[in-house]
Amino acid sequence: MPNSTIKLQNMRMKDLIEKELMNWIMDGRLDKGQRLREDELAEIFGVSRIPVREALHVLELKGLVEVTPYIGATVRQLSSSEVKQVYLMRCLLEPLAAEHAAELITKKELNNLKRIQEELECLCCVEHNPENRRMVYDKNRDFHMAIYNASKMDILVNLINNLWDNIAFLRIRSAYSPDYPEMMKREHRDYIHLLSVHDGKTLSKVLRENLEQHAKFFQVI
Amino acid sequence: MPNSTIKLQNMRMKDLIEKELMNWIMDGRLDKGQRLREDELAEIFGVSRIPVREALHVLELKGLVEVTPYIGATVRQLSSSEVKQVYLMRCLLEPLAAEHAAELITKKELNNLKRIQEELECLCCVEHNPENRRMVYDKNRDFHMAIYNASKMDILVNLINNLWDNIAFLRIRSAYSPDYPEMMKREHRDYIHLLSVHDGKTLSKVLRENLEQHAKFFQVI
DNA sequence: CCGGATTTGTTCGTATGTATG
DNA sequence: CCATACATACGAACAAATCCG
Repeated sequence: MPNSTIKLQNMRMKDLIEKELMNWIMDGRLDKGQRLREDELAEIFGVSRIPVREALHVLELKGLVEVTPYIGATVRQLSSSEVKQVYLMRCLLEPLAAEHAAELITKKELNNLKRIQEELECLCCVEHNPENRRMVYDKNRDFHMAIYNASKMDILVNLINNLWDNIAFLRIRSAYSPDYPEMMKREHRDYIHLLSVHDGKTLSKVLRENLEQHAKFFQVI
Repeated sequence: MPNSTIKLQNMRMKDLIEKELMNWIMDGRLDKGQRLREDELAEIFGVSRIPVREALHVLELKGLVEVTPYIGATVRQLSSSEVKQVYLMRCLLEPLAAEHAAELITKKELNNLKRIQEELECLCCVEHNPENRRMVYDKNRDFHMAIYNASKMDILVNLINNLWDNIAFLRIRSAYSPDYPEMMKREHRDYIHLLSVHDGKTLSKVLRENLEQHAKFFQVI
């Protein structure tokens, strides 16, 4: 009898359900305002209501679900004003993490970053279709988080992750411009270069400028 | 039969327990590393484990409690490196909120702010003792949040609130320098003036400088 | 390496609050 | 305004995982 391929140690139903619901929200299977009933989800996942309930409450605190006591839970997606706020925060926080990362990044972390970038470029070579769009999103996110994690500022990185979660639905669904992959590739190679020469000041400046550009793009949608 | 003095509408046990535990952590009744067992707390509060459990999970996401699956929950207090991170984030985020607040603040909100400041100065008149230290903290926090709320940037304000929660234990317990009340009074009057003339740029600059000062103070402790 | 004690994770049943007729 | 329907909030018991001897 073979063992399970996936190590479920310390993985509670609650966590699995949370991740699954997040996927559903991100890829559009659940739309804004969609009602999330505990019973219904419990039946779908084949568990009782409690782990569903806990997952919903976690997602509420993360800003992806709105829970009203005794009424119920609905999918929450940020309004355009709220998305703007998230971008303003990202423009301040991500350059901060990147600046520290440039000081502290190790050879090993830099190599890991280069490996992620190679994988990302592979994904971008093939045509952009809905199937690999999610993979590009995930890999791009890995790339950015690999930079921020090098700052060793765990609290800050955790917060940045939350901000990304909040706008994930937007970034995965919105149409990429045709030159998006090329632009991303150029930006990322800049980041890698600036990190390798430990130029935190320039990195933080470039990153902020790029983020401001991206923010503008999402504002017109 | 008289009605309850406190309106408990939409106030779940979970929320009450969460607030109470936060108070315990803030005023030092619970120390770092203190074990928080669900059934023990359930007995203390006279409820079942479920609301206690949910409160603990909320506090985990807010950064005040550490929960390890199948092991348990302990009180978490930020290390000095983590406190530093929080101050770096506050130095970026609070000036941002304040700048927008200066543009958008209404006469009514400004009057409310002045009223809070009067109450705060009253509290500061009497000698600083442990009993009113907490009240001074709360009122000062009300003052700052009244400013940030005027920005109407709810996501940002919520995040700032979380940051304050994370370092509350430090600010309430640490010794005030004798001239702290006078310094705070001066700073606050500056803020009120700059808000009333809608000078967001200067406000954000002054606020950041003050925050950097405060950060230095807590770093030596 | 294994078994008991302990604590959390989950299930199911009941109570309570909300909204609609 | 009250009754009913519905979904969540809570309580008690069982199952699973961890730790220690």
